[in-house]
Amino acid sequence: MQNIEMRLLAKPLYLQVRDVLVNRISGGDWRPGASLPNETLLAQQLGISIGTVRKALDIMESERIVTRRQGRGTFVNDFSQQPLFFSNLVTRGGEPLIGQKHCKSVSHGVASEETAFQLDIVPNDAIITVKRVRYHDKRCYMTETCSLPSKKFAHLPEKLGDYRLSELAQMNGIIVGGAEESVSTQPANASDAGDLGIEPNTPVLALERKIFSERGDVLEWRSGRAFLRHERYVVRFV
Amino acid sequence: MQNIEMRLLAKPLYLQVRDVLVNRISGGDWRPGASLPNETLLAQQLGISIGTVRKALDIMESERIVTRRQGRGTFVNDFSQQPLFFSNLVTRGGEPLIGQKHCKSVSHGVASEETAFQLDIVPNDAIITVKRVRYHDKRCYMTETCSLPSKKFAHLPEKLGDYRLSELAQMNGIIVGGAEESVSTQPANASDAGDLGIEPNTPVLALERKIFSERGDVLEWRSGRAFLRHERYVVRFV
DNA sequence: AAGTGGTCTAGACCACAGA
DNA sequence: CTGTGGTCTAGACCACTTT
Repeated sequence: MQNIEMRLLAKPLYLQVRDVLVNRISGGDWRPGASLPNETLLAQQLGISIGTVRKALDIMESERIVTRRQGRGTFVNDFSQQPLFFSNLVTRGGEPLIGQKHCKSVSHGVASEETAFQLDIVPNDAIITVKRVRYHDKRCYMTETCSLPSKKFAHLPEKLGDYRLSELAQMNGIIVGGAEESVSTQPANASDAGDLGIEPNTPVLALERKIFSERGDVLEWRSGRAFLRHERYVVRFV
Repeated sequence: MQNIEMRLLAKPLYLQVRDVLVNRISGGDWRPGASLPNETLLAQQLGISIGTVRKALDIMESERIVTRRQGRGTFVNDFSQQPLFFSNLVTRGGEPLIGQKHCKSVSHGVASEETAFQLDIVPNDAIITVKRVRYHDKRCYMTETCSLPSKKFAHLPEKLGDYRLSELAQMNGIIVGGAEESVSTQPANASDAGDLGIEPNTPVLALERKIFSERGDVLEWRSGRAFLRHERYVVRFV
C-alpha cells in the first residue's frame, strides 16, 4: 500500500483512514444526514482491506461522527436540530432540558486577556459575544454569556442571537469533539438577579464551559448562572 | 463452535467471551494486577479465533477492566490504591483531589424508604451508613453520608470508616461500571457548617452520587456537601 | 433478490519488552 | 531470541432493510 519508509513514520492506516473520512465530511463531500459509500466500495477506492475501513468507522461511530445501521448504510450525524450530547441540565423527568433562548445582546469585538486565554487565542483577536437568557416552563432559569472566536466562524446564521453551537459548527465544517465544564456556587449579581427573578446574592450555580472541536480547538467559552427549581444538573460517568 | 439454534438466540460470540472473562476476573481466577493468558492461548482454550478474543478484550479495555501493553501482556486493572475514574473534584492545578478521609460514624442498620429507593433495594434491607469528612491542605472541604447495601459486601475491611469503594468492590469481586452525580446548591445546615467551618446557610455544593457496578447494580449512594475554595468541580465530556 | 452492515475466521507480519 | 499485543489482509457467512 505504501513505502515501508512511510509506514514507519506514519500513524496506523486505520487512523489515517479515519482522518481522511473526517476531512471529507468537514469539507462537505458528505453532508450531515447523507450516507457514505458502502464499506466494500470505500475499501476499493482507498485500495485497502474492508477490515481496516471498518475499524476507522468504528472509531468515527464512537466519536459520534457517523451512525451505522445494519442493512441500510453509514450516515453522517446531523446535530443541527438536536442538543449536543453533553447537555447536563435535565428536567425533573430526566430528559435533556431544551430551554427557549432569548437573546439580550450580540456584539462583535476583540478578546480581553481573560477571554483570549479561555479561547486559546491572542488578546485583541476578533470575537463574538452573545448574552442571553434561557426559559423553561415560562421561567428564566439561566443567564449566559458566550464568546466565540470569529476566525473559526466565517459563516453565520441570520439570527445569530439564537445560534446553536451544533448548527454553527456544522455550517462551518467543524465537528464538535468534546467539552469541559466547571461548576461552582456563587452569589447572583444585580444583573443575574433581575434576569432570574431572585434577590441579589442568592446563591446560584455558576457554570463555566468550553466546547472543543474534534481537533481540540476551543469553539466556545460560556459563563452561565443557573437558578434551578425542578431542573437538575446531572453528570453520568460510564 | 455452537449449534445454529444456540447462535440465533445468543449474543454475539465476542460479547459472550467478554462476559466469561469478566466473570472469571470477578471470581478471582485472575487477581487485580495479574496478567491474563496471551491472546493466542485464550483463543485456543475457548476454541475460537484470536480476532474474536481481541474484540472482547477491546471492550474490556474500554470498560477500564483490563489494560493491554504491547510486548508485555494484558493485565487486570487494580483500583485498590487509586481514586475511581470519575473523581470530579480537582485541585487548582487540575489533578484529581485526593483528600484525607476522617470518619465520624459507622452504623449498621436498615434502609429507610428514601435510601432503599436510591439503592434499588427494599425498605428494611440491611445497609451500612458511613458519615465522614474530607480534608485537603488542612481544611475540611466536604462532608458526606454514604449508604451501602450490606448484601453486596460480605467482606469488609478492618477500618470500614476509611473505605475506598474501589477497594471494597474489589474485595467482594465486584467491578465498578459507572456513576451518576446530581449537583445543586443548598444552604449548609448546622452540622455541615460546623464541619466545614462556615456560617450556617452559607451556600455549598450538594453532590448526590450513585455508583453502579458493571452490571448496573447500585453499589453506593452518597450525599455530600462541599465548600470549595481553590478546589473545583469539573466535568469533561468526550 | 439485492444490497448493506455485523460476525467470525485464518494467517502474515510489525512493534515493543524482557531475558 | 522469544513472547507479547498491534496492524492489516482476505474471505465466508449472517442479519437486517429495501426493492
